[in-house]
Amino acid sequence: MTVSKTAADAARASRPLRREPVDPAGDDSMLQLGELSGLLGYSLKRAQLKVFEDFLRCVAPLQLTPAQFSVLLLLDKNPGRNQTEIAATLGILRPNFVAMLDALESRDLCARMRSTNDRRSHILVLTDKGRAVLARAKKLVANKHEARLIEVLGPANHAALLEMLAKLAQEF
Amino acid sequence: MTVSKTAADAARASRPLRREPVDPAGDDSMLQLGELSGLLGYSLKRAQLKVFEDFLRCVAPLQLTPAQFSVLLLLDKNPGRNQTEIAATLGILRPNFVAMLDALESRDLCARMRSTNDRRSHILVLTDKGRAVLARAKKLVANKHEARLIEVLGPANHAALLEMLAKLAQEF
DNA sequence: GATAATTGTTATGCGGTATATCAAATATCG
DNA sequence: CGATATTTGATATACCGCATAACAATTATC
Repeated sequence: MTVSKTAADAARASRPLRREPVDPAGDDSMLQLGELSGLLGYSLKRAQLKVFEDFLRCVAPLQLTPAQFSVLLLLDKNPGRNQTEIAATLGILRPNFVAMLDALESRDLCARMRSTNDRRSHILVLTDKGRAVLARAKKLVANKHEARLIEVLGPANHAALLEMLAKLAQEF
Repeated sequence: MTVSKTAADAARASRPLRREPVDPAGDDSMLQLGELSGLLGYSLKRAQLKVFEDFLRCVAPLQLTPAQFSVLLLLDKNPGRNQTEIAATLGILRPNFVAMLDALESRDLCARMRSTNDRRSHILVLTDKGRAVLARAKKLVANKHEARLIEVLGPANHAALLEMLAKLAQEF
């Protein structure tokens, strides 16, 4: 037998030959996830759904979705911007942002003002009510939602998780 | 003045008074994300979209979505199961699983077989073609998709990320 | 054996996302 | 200047993911 090393051989050799985690196979009515539990995208999506669900619960008294909350946050931090700029920053397409703003404006949380410089664009502003709702939402999010996340993960892990997700969202 | 300590006082005191990260404020055309970058759900969703996008690109030659890939994986690991069981494990509602199976079956990747025990249920099986496609998909996912993730994050971080996401997906 | 529960299915609606298109306003360039 | 191109907000539309109600066939329960 020769000593030829194929790519597969090399890969196998370089791997620390870890034992398969054989998912705990509890109940026989519980299916085996197999390599699904190692798929980052799979866990990512499931975690995202859970986190959004908790967000909605925590901020339910104010009737704000995560997307709406992010719009209010952005308007507060970036006064004087128009629809195109806000939408683009959030990864929302302009056509889809129209109905979103309609909903917020109909609740008197923000307003569109025609720009004097460029009469095509609408300058977006938070109303007083919008600022008040945002302030209350921030407290609910911090004290109920994020607090629970930090509790479950631990502060250090929470920070590390945030950093990794930001890296993925950027340079991937 | 008394020495009463409110909950807010305690929280403020226990916090290591960290400096605000003042997002790098580069270009003046770039908007300030503000506390948005600290919102886990926000980064979670953006990262998830990027990861799914990369998955689709890597496995494009086989024309498989993440959801379809997860179904094939589950069928392979759990032979003899019916639609209800597979769908429930993946968090897919039975009505929505029907069209998904139709698509896979029309491509001859899997098949429904009437159970002899319970003639209501359909036992799901991978076809030979389904097994072949799954095998190729696994390689693409491991060598292109997950490999890139591990490269960007580093192996240790990748493992830590996976663990934290799994924890969130479970006990949250 | 009558009633209830389960399985797969269809129909349907809602929200998120994507593209094409339009009128008004502005920018560009000959 | 004036013709053309671009930008902005908006509408219409379509597709996908996700959710509920309802149904026929089959099986379970009592």
